[in-house]
Amino acid sequence: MEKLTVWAARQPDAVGKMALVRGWVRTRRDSKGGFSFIELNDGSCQGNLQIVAPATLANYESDVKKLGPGAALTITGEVKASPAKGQVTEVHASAIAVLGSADPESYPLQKKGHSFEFLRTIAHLRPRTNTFGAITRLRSQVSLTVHQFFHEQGFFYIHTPIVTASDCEGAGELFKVTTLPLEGGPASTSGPGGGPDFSKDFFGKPAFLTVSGQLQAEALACALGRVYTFGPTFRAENSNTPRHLAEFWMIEPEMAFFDLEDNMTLAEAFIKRIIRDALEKCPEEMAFFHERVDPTLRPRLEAILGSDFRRVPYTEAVALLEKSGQSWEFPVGWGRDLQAEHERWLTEKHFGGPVILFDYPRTLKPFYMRVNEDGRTVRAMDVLVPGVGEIIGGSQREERYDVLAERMREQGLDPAAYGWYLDLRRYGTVPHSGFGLGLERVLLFLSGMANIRDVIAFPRTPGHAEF
RNA sequence: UCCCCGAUAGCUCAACGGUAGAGCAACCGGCUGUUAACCGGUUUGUUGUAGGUUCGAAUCCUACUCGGGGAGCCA
Repeated sequence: MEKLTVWAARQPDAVGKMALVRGWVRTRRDSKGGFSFIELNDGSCQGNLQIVAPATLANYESDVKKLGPGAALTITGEVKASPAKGQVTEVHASAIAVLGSADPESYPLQKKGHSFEFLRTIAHLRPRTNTFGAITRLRSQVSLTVHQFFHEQGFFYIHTPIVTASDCEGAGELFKVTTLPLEGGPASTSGPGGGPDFSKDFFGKPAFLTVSGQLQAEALACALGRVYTFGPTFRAENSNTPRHLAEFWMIEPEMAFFDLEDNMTLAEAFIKRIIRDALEKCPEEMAFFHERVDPTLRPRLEAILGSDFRRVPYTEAVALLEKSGQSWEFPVGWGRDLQAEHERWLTEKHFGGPVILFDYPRTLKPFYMRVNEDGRTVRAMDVLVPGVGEIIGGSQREERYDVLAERMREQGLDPAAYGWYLDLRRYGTVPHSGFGLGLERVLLFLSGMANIRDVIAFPRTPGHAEF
């Protein structure tokens, strides 16, 4: 007797084995020919295992005939080649035990499809659906690829803090972290101006959930060469869109001795590797997304694999937009930020493929991006892909102490508050670069799913921290 | 946060000023190596909440709540 996953029992070489399989019922079809068919899924793969349950089972009438979606079973039987189309193997059950029943009157998941909006209200049960099983397995594969890709390139996986006291990057609103009482306690009003007295707080100063591990990653890159973070990130921005989460997972590589061109080359190789691995390692999941979610998915991904990412300076992109003849909702002009409509036009209409825009006006970008020789632009880059828009943002970092301090002042920041960060430029400074990408954005792009709340198991968005 | 759209049976929707219906699910039965099985029958509602207009409101008006799309911010 061998314990087999559904995946293992579906393989042709499982035929002939006596097996023990466990899983949850997807559907049951009865045949008066003297048996029932049960579709069993245990999450190990996209497909179900067909169980043939003969009426001679002792509990056929009492248990098997009552099985509905969601019931958990243990089945012993022989794996045989299936005589019918639809599956290679099937298990002829000699015994079926119900581990946990699921009352069909109240179990919310049915055989038919459900809207994603409805499934979000039962996020604890939606992992049992085809779509969320596929997303979850794909998410796992992408995570594995991230680690493999960077390790093959000599990177070290580092862990930057979740709690940070540096309110520094202007990367959106931060969540406060405090042990001070919300009201009533003396420490909540005894600070300067009648506000909280943070000297009495846990960290002795205001603290927040991180919005990026970049600054700390720079410190480690300036010692270990190539590093990357991959962890949760928090934004308290009141963004209600299908592309934003309050808690998401971000991947941030940071490389010493990389200039912006090296950075672009790495970003392009990284994106392509993620696509290639998804297609090779998750073929059933990707086929499912192509068939059920987005019929343009496969050609779009394959086109990206086969293309060279166009590298276009911001200044040139603005000129293209200005003479495009399009009517824009938002104005186009040098010094203005590119809007989503502009980015989409560039990557989808004009170039028809991935585009890396770079050298943006210094006024549009944060203090840490390296100022170009022209003095007007900085070494920033955004990778745009069809269907999604911006998927990666990165830059070469400003390694010159004086320029960096000046840029801080220019943006209203006090260099004294960034002593440790400036130290990286004071002692042994080197050119370095990095970028960031959100895991959930990557999953949207890979799966063709439309809403970011459907590519993470338990999404956190404004007003929502259920489950 | 702003602009649109929506909320009716467990799910997806119809009824568009005259008193709520279909498909699916569920339940009962039939049939079949079936595979989103099929065929017949049965059950299911404070029409999101609170007000208002009206002889009469699911339907019109107001507010709120929730959901979706777009925008901003961004990853």
